[in-house]
Amino acid sequence: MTSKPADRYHHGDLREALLAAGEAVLAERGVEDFTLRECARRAGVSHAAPAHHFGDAAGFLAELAAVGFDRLTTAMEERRAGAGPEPLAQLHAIGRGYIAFAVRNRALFQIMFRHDGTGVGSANLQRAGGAAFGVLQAAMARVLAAHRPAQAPLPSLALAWSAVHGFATLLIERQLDACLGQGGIQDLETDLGGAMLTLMTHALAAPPTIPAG
Amino acid sequence: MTSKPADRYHHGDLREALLAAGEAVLAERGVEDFTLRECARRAGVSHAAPAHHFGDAAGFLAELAAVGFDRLTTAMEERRAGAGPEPLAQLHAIGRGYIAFAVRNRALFQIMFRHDGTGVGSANLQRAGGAAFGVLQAAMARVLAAHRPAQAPLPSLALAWSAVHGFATLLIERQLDACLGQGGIQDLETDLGGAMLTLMTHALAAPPTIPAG
DNA sequence: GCCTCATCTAGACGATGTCTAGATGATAGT
DNA sequence: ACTATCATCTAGACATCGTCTAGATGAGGC
Repeated sequence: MTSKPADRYHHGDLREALLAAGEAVLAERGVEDFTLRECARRAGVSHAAPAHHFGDAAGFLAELAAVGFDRLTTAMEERRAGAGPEPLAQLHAIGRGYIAFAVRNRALFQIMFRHDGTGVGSANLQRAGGAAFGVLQAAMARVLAAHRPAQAPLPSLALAWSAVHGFATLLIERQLDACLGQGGIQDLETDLGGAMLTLMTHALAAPPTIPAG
Repeated sequence: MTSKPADRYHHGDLREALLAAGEAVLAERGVEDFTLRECARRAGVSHAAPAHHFGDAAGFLAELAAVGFDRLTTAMEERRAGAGPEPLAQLHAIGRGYIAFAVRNRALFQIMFRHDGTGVGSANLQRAGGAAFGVLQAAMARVLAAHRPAQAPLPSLALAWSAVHGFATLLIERQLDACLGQGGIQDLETDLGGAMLTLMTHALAAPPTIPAG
């Protein structure tokens, strides 16, 4: 897939080629069977070549995660742009984009939200993750400004993000198979995901009083 | 930690000893650095011993996940029992138990919801997972019976489970650090998690109409 | 045209998961 | 009590992995 420019000693654009190979390996083999050496093989370079560009495996995965966050940001923005002016509808659309991205990029989605343990990951990952978060945050700000200007944004943001992220996670980990129709994961456009999102967006526009806690 | 009974050739209860060792390794080293050989080392047996009891690494992790689900079920039931008779309060308490379990058993929680790819995992894992799901399902059934008897259970269940699971996941993956107070992950009893759960439980008792979709 | 240095290769090392053959001993049948 | 069976566990080998080191290559600045 990734073009290997003849057999020159210097690749020319090895970094990008490795990222592309990494994404392919991730999609085909999954996170468990992801391998640095396989990525190098696909890019047509030696097994130690990735180390020079990404340090180690964790650094490589961090850059792949950053690519994933950039894609997620784009996907969410596209859905939002096509959802009309109503803030609640835009938030709903963003949720759909988030879930659809997770389903279509399972392994990539998995590494995106995997905390390193070793610090905070690369600066690029932080930038990309922050940008994706910003889309959600801005959409929520518009919803609250239009429907509940007195509501503190953080709990609403936590609920929306958690619900969407949790649904996406449970979906790709096959935990919702028993709850889904026979269509399975594929027909997300009309099924459980939509109903869940509707219930959630409703919650954010309803009064915050609660019977008991 | 796990008692190694002298140096008898037959361990006597190697299966349980390996599970205990596995849980310890998981807690200390995390999922990434989890190793079959290290578990065998801690149990005082040869590196190939686990294979006879669990088949391969995936089988071992599946049994560990089953242990985790049993613990989660217990934790949720305990919280529910101490939350009084109101269904909504019980659901809220179950959510607290779910999140607290994830925080206190990060690595174990991570493998519990990791889909194998190779089939459905062990029968024991399916049993334990089903039992944990049953706690949530029953609590939701009581909430709907008391507050919204006409509401279809699946969307509400999906929202509640997704929100709780998503919040727990984002929390242990350090994605909510920017949203949390200076107390960080530890003070869950009064902070963002509680506010999010309140908003969620409220949504499940409110009318299901929604302005726009 | 030369020199510097980023880029990439080749090989080695320790560690891991899994396979195989064989050692051990608990247990059941007689 | 004796023995055979078979689950249990050991020891070693093998392919593969991530990472380290030394060295080869050649693009670009002077």
